[in-house]
Amino acid sequence: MSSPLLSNLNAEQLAAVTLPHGSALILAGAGSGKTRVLTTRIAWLLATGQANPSSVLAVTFTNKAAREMLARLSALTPVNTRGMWIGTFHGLCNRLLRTHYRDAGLPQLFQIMDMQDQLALIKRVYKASNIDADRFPPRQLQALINDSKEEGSRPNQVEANDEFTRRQVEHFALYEEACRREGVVDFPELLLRSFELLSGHESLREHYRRRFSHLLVDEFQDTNALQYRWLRLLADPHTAVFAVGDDDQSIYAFRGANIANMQHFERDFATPEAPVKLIKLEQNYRSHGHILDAANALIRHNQSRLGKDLWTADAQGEPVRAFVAPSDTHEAAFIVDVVKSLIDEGVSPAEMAVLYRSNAQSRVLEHALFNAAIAYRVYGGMRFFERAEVKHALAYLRLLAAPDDDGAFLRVVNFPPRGVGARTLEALQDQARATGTSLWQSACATRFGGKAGGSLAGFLAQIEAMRAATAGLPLGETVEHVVQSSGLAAHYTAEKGGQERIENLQELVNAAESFVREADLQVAGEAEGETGDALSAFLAHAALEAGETQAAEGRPALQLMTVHAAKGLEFHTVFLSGLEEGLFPHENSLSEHDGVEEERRLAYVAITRAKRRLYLTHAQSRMLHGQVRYNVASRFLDELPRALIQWLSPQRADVPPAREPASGAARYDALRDRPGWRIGQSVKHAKFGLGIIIDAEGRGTDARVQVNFRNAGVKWLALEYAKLQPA
DNA sequence: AAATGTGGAATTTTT
DNA sequence: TTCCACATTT
Repeated sequence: MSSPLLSNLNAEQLAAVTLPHGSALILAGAGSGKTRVLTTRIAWLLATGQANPSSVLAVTFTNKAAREMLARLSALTPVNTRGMWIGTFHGLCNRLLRTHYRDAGLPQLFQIMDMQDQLALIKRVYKASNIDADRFPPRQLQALINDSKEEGSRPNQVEANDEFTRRQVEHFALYEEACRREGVVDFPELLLRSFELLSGHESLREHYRRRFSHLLVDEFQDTNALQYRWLRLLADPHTAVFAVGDDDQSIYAFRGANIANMQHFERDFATPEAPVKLIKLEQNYRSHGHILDAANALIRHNQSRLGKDLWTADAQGEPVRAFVAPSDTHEAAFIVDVVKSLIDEGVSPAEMAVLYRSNAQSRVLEHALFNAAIAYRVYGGMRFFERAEVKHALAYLRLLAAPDDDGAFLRVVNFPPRGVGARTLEALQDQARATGTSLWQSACATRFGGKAGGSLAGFLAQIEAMRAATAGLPLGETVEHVVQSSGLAAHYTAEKGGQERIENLQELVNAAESFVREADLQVAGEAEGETGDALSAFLAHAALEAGETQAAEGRPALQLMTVHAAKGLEFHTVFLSGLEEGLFPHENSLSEHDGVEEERRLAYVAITRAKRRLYLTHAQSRMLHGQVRYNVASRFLDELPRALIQWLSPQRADVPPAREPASGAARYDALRDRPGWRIGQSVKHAKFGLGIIIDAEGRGTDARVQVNFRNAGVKWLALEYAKLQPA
């Protein structure tokens, strides 16, 4: 078939797109046209009449990926994408639960809690049950709850082999009861509840199994145990499951992603008639050859992988550059210099990214960039819908939609301050606990005396007035009205520095308006219509899509982000900074199961972001937690073929540390009469291997040095006896 | 109810 | 060091 749909696909892509009915695992390397294959596959299924829009379900992890898929699909096919189930796991589950809320055992207007809301609820549960938060850290329970649910377990299914865990599981059960009472669900609950909905209702399950003849899964390597079971439940032997993923880019094990799902896929989704097809996409359309060579060489050091080598028909390109800096500030200065000269060469700063392993590393870089007057943008941090003022406004809206939401009630009952104090709330909470009702219902049912009681009554009246005033209003006007009548606008106007918050509240009104306007284009599960209630849909949207971290800069800006945040992106030039043992691979990963392999995949992701130029940098000393740390070069640098790397500095630069450690005088003193030895120096030991001197004491023949060995840890050695070699 | 102080922790993060 | 949560103060 020579339809324009299929033109310009390479042989493997074409094979994947046109696979006959049956399940398939597409091993799609970085930059191999994964999204193109996924969207073209859907378009091809529709064009050839093998599927109609309503029989396709495509699932992604992020809203961004879902939007991109929708956009590209609309460009490929004239079919209206509105009827299609394309969205995130959470978005699709939300859609399912809104449609079948009765069978799912949920109130019609159940609210979705984000992680903040969830933590707040846990703390409230603790307070109500007199649980000591010092002995049982709320965050720990939160982790247990989410991990358990993502494994598919309810409290009665969690294995508890010690007293502490048994108590935690009791707390988990209390939390579940609170969720039920308040009509709220957390993120993993969306998945677990819809899993239970389908597994517990055969007719529903059969309905959806018959309906979705094609399941397509993006970033399959990121699926967790429950998502995998969810897919298996939705698939019957006639369902074609098209899973696209890359085991080498699995970097989310810490949040439950399970690469083993890729290994099990062939076994679990094969049918007697059709074994699972496996197709590898290895041709890369992003990077020049040297960059791919480096990526391939690095990832080959991993044991557990399905195996794959990227190649390009494009040029070998520039060599990969590496640089050793004496300190983190020198490293930043180097990056600034290169960025400047590349800008002079005409590369847009927006096409360059500085990547790092952990957010803390951005500070030094930002400082250097700021002083050099280079525009930059840092990814990460507070998202739009997570801002306090936005959450306050949303809490008022939630009370309009679902007054039993105690979390929303408590957030705004006295914000802006209206004289409802702690005493009143204590009494109200006791009352609610005693009667087993929500705070809202309790407050309505009770007459509280005195001034405080009057304030509370005022609040109730205010909410009722809002509800009456906004009934029938378009969503945007509802939000506008709530922002004004809640007193939030006035409160922030009066507050010094509240201007930004006012702007964010205005932005919330805009967001509501565009949400309604673009309802047609909304990702499945968020659109109005199925729930029949725009406000409720908007609240779900706010919870499921936290929004951008930061408004885009006006002028093109250098991109700063963690390697995790860079996944899926590409840049003309990439600086991968902080390539040091302890940082990257991170020291914590050394003790984790398969931790270093995951770190290596992370480095692989970083390298494969670069299209044309790649700089790998390492600082010999770095300020961390208020202390100077000396680190040896990352093992990942050594795992790259030397011939591929162009060193821009003497590889083992014998440069004195740029910054004296605070209490360093004595330590330098210790080595004063031992020329050739100094703190921060790279050394080699016959047995312990490579390391770096981080401390010293004693004089002359008594001199001892403390060495941080790459593989053997930190040791004190006598200079006189340990046969240390400068390295 | 805001302002100030203290102690502890400090990979990675989407929904 | 720096940030945060939480407690105490004013």
